[in-house]
Amino acid sequence: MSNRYQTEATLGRPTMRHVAALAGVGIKTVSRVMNDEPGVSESTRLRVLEASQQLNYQLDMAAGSLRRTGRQTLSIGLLLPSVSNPFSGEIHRALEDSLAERGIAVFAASLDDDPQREKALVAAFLGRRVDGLVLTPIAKSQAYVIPEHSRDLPMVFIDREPVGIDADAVVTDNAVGAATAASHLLAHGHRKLAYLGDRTEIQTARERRQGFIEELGRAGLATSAVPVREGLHDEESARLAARELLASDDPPTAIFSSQNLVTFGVMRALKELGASKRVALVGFDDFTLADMMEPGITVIAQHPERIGKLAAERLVARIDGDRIAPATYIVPSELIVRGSGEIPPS
Amino acid sequence: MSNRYQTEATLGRPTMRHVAALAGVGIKTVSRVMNDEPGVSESTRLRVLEASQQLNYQLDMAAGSLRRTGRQTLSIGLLLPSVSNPFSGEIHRALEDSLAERGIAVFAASLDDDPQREKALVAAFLGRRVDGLVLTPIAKSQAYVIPEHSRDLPMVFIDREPVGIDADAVVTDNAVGAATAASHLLAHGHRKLAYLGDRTEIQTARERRQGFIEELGRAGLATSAVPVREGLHDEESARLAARELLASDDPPTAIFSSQNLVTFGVMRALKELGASKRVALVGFDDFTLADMMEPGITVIAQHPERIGKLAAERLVARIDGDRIAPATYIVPSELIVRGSGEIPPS
DNA sequence: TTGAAAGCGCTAACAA
DNA sequence: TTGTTAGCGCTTTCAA
Repeated sequence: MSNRYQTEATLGRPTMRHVAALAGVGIKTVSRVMNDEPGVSESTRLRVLEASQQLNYQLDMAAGSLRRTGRQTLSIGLLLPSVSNPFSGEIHRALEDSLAERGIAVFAASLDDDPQREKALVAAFLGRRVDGLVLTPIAKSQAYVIPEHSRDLPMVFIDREPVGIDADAVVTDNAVGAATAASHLLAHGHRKLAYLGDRTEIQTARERRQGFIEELGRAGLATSAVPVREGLHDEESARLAARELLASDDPPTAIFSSQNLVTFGVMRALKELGASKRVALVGFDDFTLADMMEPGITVIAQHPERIGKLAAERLVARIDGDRIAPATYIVPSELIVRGSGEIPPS
Repeated sequence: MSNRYQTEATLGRPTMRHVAALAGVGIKTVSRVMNDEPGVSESTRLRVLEASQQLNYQLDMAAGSLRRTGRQTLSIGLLLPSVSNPFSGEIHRALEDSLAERGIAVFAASLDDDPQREKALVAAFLGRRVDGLVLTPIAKSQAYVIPEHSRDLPMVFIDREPVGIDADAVVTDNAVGAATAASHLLAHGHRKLAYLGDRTEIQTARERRQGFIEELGRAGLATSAVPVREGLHDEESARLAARELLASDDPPTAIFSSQNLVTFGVMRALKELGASKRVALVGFDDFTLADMMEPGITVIAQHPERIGKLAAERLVARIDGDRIAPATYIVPSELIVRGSGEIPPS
């Protein structure tokens, strides 16, 4: 009876059988205790607990979820542009905070603008049987996850809406935010405005450009005459584009930049030309030390922490069986006035 | 014979048995194909592959690792101060890049300076049977992981050395970096220097203070007379401490700040007092836009990407069975000259 | 309140 | 080259 289970000390990780043997109970009783299930007398419970502590026993979640109804692994996959990107970091953090309450752990991975990687990483997550997916889509289409989505794998897209699949999404009001930037600059008297933006393959970049340009049109400006410089994906290309623009015959008196790195490039160009206090600038995306610049940089701030929190809420709702129709949730951006956007036209 | 396995379409996820049934082969043959094992004829392999694609089959890694020798899950746990902290983000990214080559996925979680959380998160990782752990220690002692470490769970500590356990660590040369800051300021003629630092419970903060002060002592300064303000954990407390220091009877002509947020607070105080170009400043940790400040901020830069890469290398070596004695690996910091640290004493 | 037996999806060991 | 059987550590089911 007592040597049903291996009793001697093991080098490997102890299992429930080891604990059961040490406590002198059946394996199912150990399972009940470890999972806080009812139906165990207090004295038995204590004996099991003591044995498990003595052996430093740790429940194997993976083995458990293999048999458990629902088969949840209490882990999700998160796909970000890059875990080293501060915007992504904020989203990640907000998600983590919301999911930690449920004991859900997060696999995080970086896409690096590589559509191939997107599919490979999703496959890697699926192979690990995640309970849900939070994805920043980058590939042309997300139709490849339709099979999983149909099998009810919870899925929330963030930052950009997915293409080719009808699923939940949480995004910033890019066009509205960009239009706010435009009307802010217009209100300060500018009539010669320029747009500097990221690559046009990026949906959010297109939305921001469109929102900006359309607002100028609504104000009666000839939108075809608005200088638009796109395809800027790093600081240096933005710096060069801004310099070129500012050196032209009819330079803009105000610039709107669609993204952090572009904003940095423009700031650098303005500084080099000694024009920081003469040319107005509004950037999309807030950043650390924006208020410490000279002048402070006026921005359209996104709220990554709200995006992350909302995405977590939607995901958890789906995990809990919510079957309402997929929807896109919009997180408003916010104009933060700091000086650079309030410079009048020269 | 043909109805050994369930053949009809299933709503749930398909298993190897479904693929085997569809391809008309045994389950082990499917296993061989999915794992790229030899001993399968090309024609069989193709049939299996086709069946698996048709069913959208995905290997269940967790189930596999339950039985597989070595029982690896191809996932590791990463504990960071916060995933939203840019320094942590860089480390995370470097780790991810190194581990992705091996198909290892990363569970990331944030500590938030909470020693309780450290233990809980490690337990959560262990319950998910990670193949290794990369940890930023924050609790007073890491002796609680000794059982796992003894069972050969690979483990690398980063940023700070662990206490109460002899394990691999990858850290910055904090004292040397701080001493470099001191000698740099001394070389520029300063004799009245001040130290503003983080909470003394943090090992790295203590090392930086010690390195800085000792270097001043080596140069013949009365170290007991050097103003030291510690316990600064955010921008605001640092700003106030700096203001107070600069308003004293005998204000310092140079300041060394031990950490990013402290540096920001000092920068703010200097700006408020119009002293940015009069008082020298060297900060520990590099940050975005440091070169865009007026003057640019001279820093002792850490190399998070190197820390992450080295940690990944050590972890993978341990996973592959490396048994050499645990050691601490030091990543040198680097002085980056930008202007604020080269201001002469007034 | 307790536990024995079956089986989750897979791989190891071995047989054909 | 292929397949069968056992069993990884756990939860479910059901009986005691």
